[in-house]
Amino acid sequence: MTTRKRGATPTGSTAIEHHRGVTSYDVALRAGVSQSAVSRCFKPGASVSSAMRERVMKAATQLDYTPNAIARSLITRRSNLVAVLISNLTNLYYPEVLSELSQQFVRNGMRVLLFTLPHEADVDKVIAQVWQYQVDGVIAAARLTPKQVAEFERRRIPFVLYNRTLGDKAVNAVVCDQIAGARSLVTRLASAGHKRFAIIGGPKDSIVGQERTKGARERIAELGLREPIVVLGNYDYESGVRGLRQIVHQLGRTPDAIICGNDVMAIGCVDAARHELRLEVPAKLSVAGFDGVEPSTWLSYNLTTLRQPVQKMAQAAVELLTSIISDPGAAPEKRVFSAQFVEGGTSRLGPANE
Amino acid sequence: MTTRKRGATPTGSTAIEHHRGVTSYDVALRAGVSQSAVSRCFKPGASVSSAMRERVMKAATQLDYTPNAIARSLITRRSNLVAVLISNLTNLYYPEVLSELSQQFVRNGMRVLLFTLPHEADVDKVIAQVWQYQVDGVIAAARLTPKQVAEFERRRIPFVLYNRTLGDKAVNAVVCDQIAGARSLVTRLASAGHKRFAIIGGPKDSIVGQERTKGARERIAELGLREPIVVLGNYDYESGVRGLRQIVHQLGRTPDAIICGNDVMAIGCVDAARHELRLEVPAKLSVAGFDGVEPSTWLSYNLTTLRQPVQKMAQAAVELLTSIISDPGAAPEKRVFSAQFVEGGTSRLGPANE
DNA sequence: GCGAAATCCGGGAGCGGTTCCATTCATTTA
DNA sequence: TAAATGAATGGAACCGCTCCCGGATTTCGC
Repeated sequence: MTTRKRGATPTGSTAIEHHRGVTSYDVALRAGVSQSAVSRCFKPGASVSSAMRERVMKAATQLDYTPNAIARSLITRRSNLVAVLISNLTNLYYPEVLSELSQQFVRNGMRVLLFTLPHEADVDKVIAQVWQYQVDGVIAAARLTPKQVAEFERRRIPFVLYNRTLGDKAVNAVVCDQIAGARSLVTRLASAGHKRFAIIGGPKDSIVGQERTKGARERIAELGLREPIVVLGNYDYESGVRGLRQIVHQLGRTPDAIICGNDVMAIGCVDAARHELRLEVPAKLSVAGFDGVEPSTWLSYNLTTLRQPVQKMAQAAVELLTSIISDPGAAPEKRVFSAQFVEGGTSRLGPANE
Repeated sequence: MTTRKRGATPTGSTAIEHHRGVTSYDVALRAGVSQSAVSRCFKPGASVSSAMRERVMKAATQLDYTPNAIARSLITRRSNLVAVLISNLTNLYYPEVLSELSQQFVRNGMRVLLFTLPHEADVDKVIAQVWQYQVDGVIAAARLTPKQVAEFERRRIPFVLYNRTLGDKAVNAVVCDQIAGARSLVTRLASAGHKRFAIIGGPKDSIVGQERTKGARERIAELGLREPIVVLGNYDYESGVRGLRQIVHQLGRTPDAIICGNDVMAIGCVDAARHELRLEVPAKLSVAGFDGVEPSTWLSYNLTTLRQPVQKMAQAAVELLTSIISDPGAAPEKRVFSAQFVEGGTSRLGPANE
């Protein structure tokens, strides 16, 4: 449009102002001081007279000034942003983790940039975004390939793996001892007389799932029991339901105990047993899970499970990450937690001492 | 340190380099072009010769260059960041929402800055962070005071309310018609012969909860049924359990049907009925919830509920927000969805037609 | 009372990009 | 063939802030 037609009377409300945000310069102008003085006033511990601070703060509140974190981080090279990578939030366990992480980070003055990595989407492309936003650190609670993790190192971005490791490579990680947990579970079940075990494991690319299965198998073998049937699931309810069907089908009968790769599958398994197969749990079949998510405590289930200390682990992850950020030279550290055994009502158990 | 002591042989590996990220200037140097040319090459649709683009891209990949999104957003005044405010992720409904939102935003080239607002923490302080990071828009799926929402407007930050409104004030919002849902629920239950209703409502400051309760009460009154007992819960399992106890205690008997403010409370209510009171559900007591979260479909519950179209709503919220961002002058829009009735096994129901 | 130290403040150079503008050079048209 | 057109490129001014540095002012010791 080149010419204005009659009637186009420009009024304040008509004109779309670009609404430039108020800057430190505006505040300086109003307070009659230099821009750098304004900047100093917003920096804790700077050398500013109380008179100056007062004037500036007054002008700032009058103008509704808020420092621009983007501009700040450009020059300080600290964005106070951390990326949290999570595979899928529908896992029920991860929202708990995310919630804890988020709160802890906020408490430490950091902001969470959330990256969900859905079903094998183009992870690399998503991860590329992480660099672009100059995050100070990364918490990886998602399934990543070793190559992807190596990329963090190459870029020298502080990162902490949550619930996963890289073989025996030394990296910063917060984990829960899944193997020990799985072993103790088998021990308790075996001492109650269970002989035939079956396992509904996690998906192939889940490290946690592998370890849980591995620990259980090891202990079962040690005890001289028959090698368990193992079927794989996808950590969801349906996998538990289908897992039980498969096991019964393959075995031609029901096993004594089923160890599930997580609680949700265990819940599916219990439900399938009770409602599909009319099998009493735990009278005819014992079921146990992992994680200790909230629904596992519901009265209908009261699941036997190994509860992960989510809060402690999240806290450790945040602590670890912030310490690496402030001291990038430190040697990698792995913090190992142990799961807490929860004696639920879905399994007959032997005594606690091995 | 002014003088170098002997032995301080500076080698590449000894000196801790600040690891300045590689900048567009470095790329320009290597490619033998100007810095602005590099910038142009990374801007889609810019006027660049193919030879230039090739040279620059080669240098860029060699140096592992990634554009700095922080610097970019400083000058473009577009951060491509959206803030998502969520009250608590333990609600089970919200992780689903967040998951959808996150994926949708990523698909639209935006990044999610997550803000969890725990139990009445210092919300204002957290919200202040939203400005600082120059987010392009906000999705508010948290309990906010009208004053806090007004702050968004004053700052001219595009925002969309998720599942909440501001009375009759015109704001951008995506909601689900809770009142209609609650009414239809009562209708169906009443036509199956239920006379005495009770309600376990959401917390006082939950708008969704208020509407659900309101719709139910209205319809109950219209049908000339006795005014229902209403107790309030906190959207968690325990609230459902306690709610049932309270109702039975106050009423001196069990009601015919209990309408719960969300699924998790309904699940708690069902469990309490079955396991504490040994009451058959639905034979002796009908229970219904809201939301249609995943556990409501589990065989042990198979809950009667009003499922919210989370995916559609999230998609609408993202669409709405992006459209406001690109056209801030547009009139506020409210997109209303209706809940889908799920005939579960926790209630005896009448015919579908009113 | 005078010099030194301490304190406080303003000026200005960036941080790493985007984008306007002017310039250059190849191409088209009268 | 000269002028006009257009594409491609480099220069430079920013975006809003931090922080170093030097100057001005005050405080303090002796």
